[in-house]
Amino acid sequence: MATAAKATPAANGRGRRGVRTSGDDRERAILDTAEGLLEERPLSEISVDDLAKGAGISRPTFYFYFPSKDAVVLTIIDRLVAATADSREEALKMLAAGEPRAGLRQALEDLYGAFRSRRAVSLAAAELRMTNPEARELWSQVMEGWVADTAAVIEAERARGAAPDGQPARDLAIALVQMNERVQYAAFTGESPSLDEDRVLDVLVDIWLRAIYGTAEPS
Amino acid sequence: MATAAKATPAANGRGRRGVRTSGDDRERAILDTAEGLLEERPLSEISVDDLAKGAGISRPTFYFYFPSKDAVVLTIIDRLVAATADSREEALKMLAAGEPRAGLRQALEDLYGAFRSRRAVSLAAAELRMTNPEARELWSQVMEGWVADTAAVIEAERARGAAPDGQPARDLAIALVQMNERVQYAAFTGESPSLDEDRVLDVLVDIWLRAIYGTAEPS
DNA sequence: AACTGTATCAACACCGTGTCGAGAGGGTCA
DNA sequence: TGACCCTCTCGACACGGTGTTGATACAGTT
Repeated sequence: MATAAKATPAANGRGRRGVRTSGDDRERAILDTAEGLLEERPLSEISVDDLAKGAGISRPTFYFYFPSKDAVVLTIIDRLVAATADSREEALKMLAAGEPRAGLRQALEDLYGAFRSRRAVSLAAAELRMTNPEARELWSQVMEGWVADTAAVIEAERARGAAPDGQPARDLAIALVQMNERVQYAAFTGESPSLDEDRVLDVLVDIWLRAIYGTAEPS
Repeated sequence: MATAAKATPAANGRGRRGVRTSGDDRERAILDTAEGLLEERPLSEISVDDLAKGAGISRPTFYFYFPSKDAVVLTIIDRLVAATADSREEALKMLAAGEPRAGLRQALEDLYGAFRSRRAVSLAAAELRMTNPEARELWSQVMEGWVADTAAVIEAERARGAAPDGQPARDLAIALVQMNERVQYAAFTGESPSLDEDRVLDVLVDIWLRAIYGTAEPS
């Protein structure tokens, strides 16, 4: 479920440059501090100084490890994204074989769960996307992944005659995936109106089934 | 289409306090400057000084007219919201009588058009929502309005036997309205993946119809 | 012992926000 | 006329955040 995020130890270009010495703990401390603080307040209310203090270093020293606050959060998001990529592939494979309703529910549940379990980070990603092009790009890739997979499933179901024709598969996929993003985001923040966290999946699954198969009880 | 936004001249609490003197032009100049700048860059890259300069005043003088940059944008959003509220009521009334597909399309089109025609302001609203509770609250009210109206329509269609039962009408309405918000936002920014601006309505209408009636061609 | 790279931080320059206090100019009323 | 008040204006300031610079300490080499 979370077996990625160790292929390239820390040479992802976001953190410090090469070499592998003690001060790795600092890097981790900064990352951990950031995740911790995000649990209690939005990214915009967290300063570089907060992160430095939390990691037990001074503000200038923070800049030795990361070029900015955004870079820290991007690193954290990277990991979440890597973890969800696993879920996605696995889940949609399961869908492809028989049982549309159960398969789809499982697929959406895995994704929902992945983000819900790191809710603070998910919300930070949404916040950062507003002001940071790199975050926008990263999120784009995530969305593109789901859309492509979803469109492929829709086309497969149409090809085997299980789903009727209609709007282009990719267009449908875009709207459905974006719906999920927004509905889940709203449920996480608890804004109003929003769906109860334990109603989210029921509602989304029904809409997906109807949008793809034309009925909530496909064969 | 845009006949509201003149009921309470300027006593909306956001701008300057009471009285009606010459310096109204300044207030308008600030508002106009803000709208203009929002056409070319995001809210986060516009400073109070930019607004002041644009309106031909100094930064401290700006604060005579508005308590903050956010307040300016909130005033602008207020007006957009008032304008769309008109559209919404009118459009959904039309839907209630016969012709689901045509009615729904008209309703969604009016809303889509209202925001598309003020795209810069719509995007600024989304941005401000991330950091400003007042903006969040205002947007909540907008969403709540659509959700309530949509849920009412769904219930009416179910009552007259035109739509099958399924998920609670309000839950369905929430998901659909939030889908629209997200899909439209993506189309406005042109992020990827996103729907082509002239494909948005086709796709959304189909999903709404299938979600509500279980078919893309209701009676 | 001199050298090199890692790690640290005080002090600084810079920018954006919001406030304070000192006016300038117009209207009004004694 | 002049005293008064209200609207409107802005220079100068205090503050808080960001990112950089330069000095320094410390740990291995060699």
